[in-house]
This record gives sequence, structure tokens and C-alpha cells, in this order.
Amino acid sequence: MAATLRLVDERGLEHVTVEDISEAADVSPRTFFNYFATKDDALLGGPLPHGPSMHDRLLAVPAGVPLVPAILQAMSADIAEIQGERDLWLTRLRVIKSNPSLLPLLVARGECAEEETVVAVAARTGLSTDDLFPQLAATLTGAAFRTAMMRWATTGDNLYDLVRETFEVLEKGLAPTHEEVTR
Amino acid sequence: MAATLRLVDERGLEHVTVEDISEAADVSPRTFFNYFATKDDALLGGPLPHGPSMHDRLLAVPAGVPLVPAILQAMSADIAEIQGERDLWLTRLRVIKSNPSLLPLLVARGECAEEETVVAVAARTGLSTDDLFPQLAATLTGAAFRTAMMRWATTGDNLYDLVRETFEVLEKGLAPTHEEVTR
DNA sequence: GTCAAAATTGCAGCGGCTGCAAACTTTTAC
DNA sequence: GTAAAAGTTTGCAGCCGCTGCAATTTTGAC
Repeated sequence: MAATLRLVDERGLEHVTVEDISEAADVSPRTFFNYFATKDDALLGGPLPHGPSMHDRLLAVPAGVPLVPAILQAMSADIAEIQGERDLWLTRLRVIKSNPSLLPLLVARGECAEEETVVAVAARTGLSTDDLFPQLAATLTGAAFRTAMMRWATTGDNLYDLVRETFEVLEKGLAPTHEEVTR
Repeated sequence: MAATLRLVDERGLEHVTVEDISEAADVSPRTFFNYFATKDDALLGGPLPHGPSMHDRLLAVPAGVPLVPAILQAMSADIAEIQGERDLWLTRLRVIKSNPSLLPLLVARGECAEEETVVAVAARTGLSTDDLFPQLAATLTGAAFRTAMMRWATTGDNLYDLVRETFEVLEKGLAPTHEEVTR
């Protein structure tokens, strides 16, 4: 993973072959594919954070807390983890920005989390997973989170604060002028 | 494109080769790649709707209209076009649902529209394209639109109404219980 | 040291994708 | 009608991503 990130960061995705990577990592190309299904996977596809599932974490938030802050709280562990691997993630996001074909991959990575979010939101609100609202809540929080991350990559602000800002917009509604957001 | 959609719908993405497609379409495989950069592109990568850009359309909406309804109005032409090619899109969405690896592609397709939306929202609100709000507005409306589309693919409801519902949530805020939405 | 389980590797091969140059088709000018 | 120009399709050779399989090497328990 480290070798892949470094090489792609230096030369660009197209100018790095799996052979280059495996040579840099001192393994055979075949071994590379024993660990990563795709060349791209070596950039983002590290093992997903384990810990308790989104579902459990969201239901663990006291019932009185409104939905959006509850989701934020449920995500805080992931946010902390990302901030803990700051340099790794900043490189990843830089690589993604300079190789736009990778962005969908970032989305895909968030997707499994989103599916869990659908179930969790449905459980918390008493709706069915087939209802529009849980699905919408999952995709919107996912999108807001991703936006916050991309912004974090360029501004370097505190990630948690950025996510909180985006979630506030989600909660309050997408209104044209938010003084506290525009800065 | 038609041949690709049909074959992939029948057999699944993995069990259709470019050779199969080009044979079905009565062209050489090489010709296939003269028109589509990728096998996947033949599923979603038709030429993007032309017409006036999102930017122009959004600025054409009277200044008094709040942001979210304005974006909805600016998108209505695209929505109508998608509904006009209902069968094509339903097949596409069915194919995407049964081949999840394609979903990122749908996102990518919407992405260029989102970039335009960033610029347009910035212009309309007087903010910079580097500010958080326009970026957030673009990704959130994009996500809401995609959710509406996926739902449209299964329920068959009117697409415009579905988008309107999701946009209402966006505008009013992501609150736990919306009677009119949960149904 | 022995042996079984696990990790690594080579190899052969498919399929996606590209550059190039040849063949073919259509358009245009006269 | 003809011939040059312009555009389209095609074959070919070849790189690279990726996979199944079987052989080899490494690891670790005893």
C-alpha cells in the first residue's frame, strides 16, 4: 500500500504498473494480487475499520438526540481514526484529486457504510429500509462527509469540525447564506 | 449502446466481452473502442445532454426563488429528458443495481454536472467556488437526485415528484419523521 | 529436525485497451 | 464521371490488469 501510494503520488496512476509496485515492495506481481483485487484497491482498499458496526453505534446514541447529531456521534470514531492517520489520508486524497478516475472508488468505499446507515436509520426512526427517508439520510450524510473530507484535504482544518459544519447544513436545511459556513 | 445494454442485462457484466458486443452490433472490436473508451462507457456514457449549461439555467431562474427550488427548476429539463427515455434508463438502472461495480460510474457521470453546479451556486449566492457552501450544495443535490433516480427505478413513481420530495428534505432539513416522505 | 499449514511465486492465458497503418467509404471539387 | 480529400472502419501487434492452478518456499508448533 505504501509503495503504491508513493509511486502513484510521484508519477500518476497511469504511469505506474503493478510490476513497478511489486518490485518496489519486493514481492512478485502475483503476490500483489493476492492482497489487492485491483491496482486501485492498493490505494484505498485497506481493511475497513472494524469495531462495532454503524448500526450498533447509532442505536447506542441516546434516543433523545436528534438524527443528524446522532449520526455524527456514531461516525466520530471513524473521523478520529482518519485524523489519526492524517498523513496517509492526505496523500490518498491528494492522489484522488489528481486522478479523478479514483473518486468513484472513494464513493464505493463509503457505500458499504451507507448501506449500514440505511438499516441503522430505519431502526432508529421506526421506518422500513425500503422507505425513502433512510436511504436519503444515508446518501446525504455520506455525501456531506465526503465533501468535508475533500475540504479537509485542502484546508487542513479540523476534520471533525468540518463534518459538523456540513452536518449542520444537512440538519438546518440547505439555505443560501450561512455566515458560519461560508468562511 | 443498445447491444451492450441488452447483452449485459441478459448475462451480467462479467459474462459479456467486447467481442460479444461488437459482434452483436456488427462492427469490429476495434471500432467499439473508437466510440467508447471503456466497456462500461457503452452502458452509461452516451453523450451528455447538451442544451444550455447548468450554470446558465440556474442563473436564468428569477432571483427571488430560494436556492433549492431554483436548482430543481434548473434540473427539470434533464429530468424530463430522462423520463422521456424511460425504458432506456430503467434498463440502465436495473443493470447498475445488479452490477454494483457500475454505480460509481453513475456517480462519475453526475460529477461533471456537479462541478457546473458548484460554479452556478457560487455565482447565484455571491460566494467563491472555493467556499464550502457551493461545494456542499452541489454534492448534496447530486446525491439527492441519485437517490430519487434509484427509487424511481424500483417504484416507477413520477421522477420529478420524487426529486421534489428529496429536495424538500434537503431544503427543510434532514429531520427524523416526515409523514409525506416516509410513504 | 519434522511436518503441516500458510504465504509466495511462476506460468499460462483471457480480456480490456491503445497506437499505428492499411483498407475502405463518403464527400467534395472540378 | 472522376479523382483527390476527408472521414470511417478494420486488422494487427502488443502492453497491462487480472485469474486459476500447481509448484515452491517460508513459517511455526511440536
